[in-house]
Amino acid sequence: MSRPLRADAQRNRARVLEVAAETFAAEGLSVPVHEIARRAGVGTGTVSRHFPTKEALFQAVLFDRMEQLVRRAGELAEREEPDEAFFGFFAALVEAGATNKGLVDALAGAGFDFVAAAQESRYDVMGAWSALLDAAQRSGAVRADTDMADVKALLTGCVDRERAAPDPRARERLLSIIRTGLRP
Amino acid sequence: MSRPLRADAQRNRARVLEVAAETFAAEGLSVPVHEIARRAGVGTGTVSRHFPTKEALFQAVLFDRMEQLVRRAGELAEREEPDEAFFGFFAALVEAGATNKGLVDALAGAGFDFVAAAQESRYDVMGAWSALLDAAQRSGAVRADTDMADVKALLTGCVDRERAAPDPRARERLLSIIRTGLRP
DNA sequence: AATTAAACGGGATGGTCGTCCCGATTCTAT
DNA sequence: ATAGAATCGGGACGACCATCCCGTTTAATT
Repeated sequence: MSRPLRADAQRNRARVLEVAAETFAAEGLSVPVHEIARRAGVGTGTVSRHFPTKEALFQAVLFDRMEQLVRRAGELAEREEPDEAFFGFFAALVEAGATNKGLVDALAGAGFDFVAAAQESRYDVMGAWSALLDAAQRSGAVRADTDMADVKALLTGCVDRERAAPDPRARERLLSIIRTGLRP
Repeated sequence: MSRPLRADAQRNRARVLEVAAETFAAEGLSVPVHEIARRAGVGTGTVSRHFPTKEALFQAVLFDRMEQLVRRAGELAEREEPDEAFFGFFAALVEAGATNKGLVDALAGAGFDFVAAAQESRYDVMGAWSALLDAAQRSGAVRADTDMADVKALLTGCVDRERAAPDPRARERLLSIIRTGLRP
């Protein structure tokens, strides 16, 4: 065990994390680390001390968001009917993807291999969603011959659509197309 | 008008173009120009003389493929029923995307702005497809309240799916989901 | 065969970015 | 208040890559 961080170090770490989250969400993984340091008002050394590599920084940001999503999936699973839970989470993921370019980049594999890192169940978004899909299929709300790969493909499309030109009505329409297509 | 290229220059140009097509298709836009030169067995100077920038090289490769696709759309339009023509072209685009990472990168906007360059009708893949969509909607095969953005989103998903793990049966299944969803 | 202009190769150049390092600074415990 | 250690800032370094340049080679023409 290491001693606690010094007060200023804690402040800086938190600030870097916050700025990194905003920046990755807005501009994706391609933003330079120097730029994040600049926006956070710290030197690049400070960033790289707290987060030895860019991947580590991104992972710290990403896992936070993924944890929230897994929690959301759990809530939906116990509060809603299987049909509502599954498609509700679908919509939540579209939302998350639309407002978080870093997440999309990671999903698209443009950068780091975040999938391997997400073994722990508390970060396993796709695992949680898979459970919702299972329940929806057992309840007869979704055709039985689909799998997560299909569903992920449809999600990818929606996210791209939403990023290109956010439009609530278009989103609803696309979701309704997908709901219809996935029904038995 | 300039005089014709010297014989060796013509050979080299053709060879570079061929190697670039293969390489971009297999590995996407991120492959270095030096690497393409190396594989073609020429110096980097030779590549950059024929194609002043990487974008120019990629565009030369890409437009070739796009022209083929537009021709294909035309054939489908006159030979098939509107329903078959539209979904047949959908399948052709999935196929093209699955075997051509460069095309996908370009569509995803990861690189150059190829859309602006594709004003000429002979390269306007989306325009040609849009005509097929129109016809399919008029014939009642596709619900009337969708547009190219929806359809493009669904395509994006299929292409990603196919690139991740090519599987003819999965492709069929996903296409059938989408067909069902798009019906009125 | 000799001439000359076109084309070639690949090293040089300039720019970007991630990571590391070190002298200067600031916090904390006494 | 002061020593000592933790932390900071931002420049240095190295890797990578697109583009340009120039001495050398080769094709076309007579």
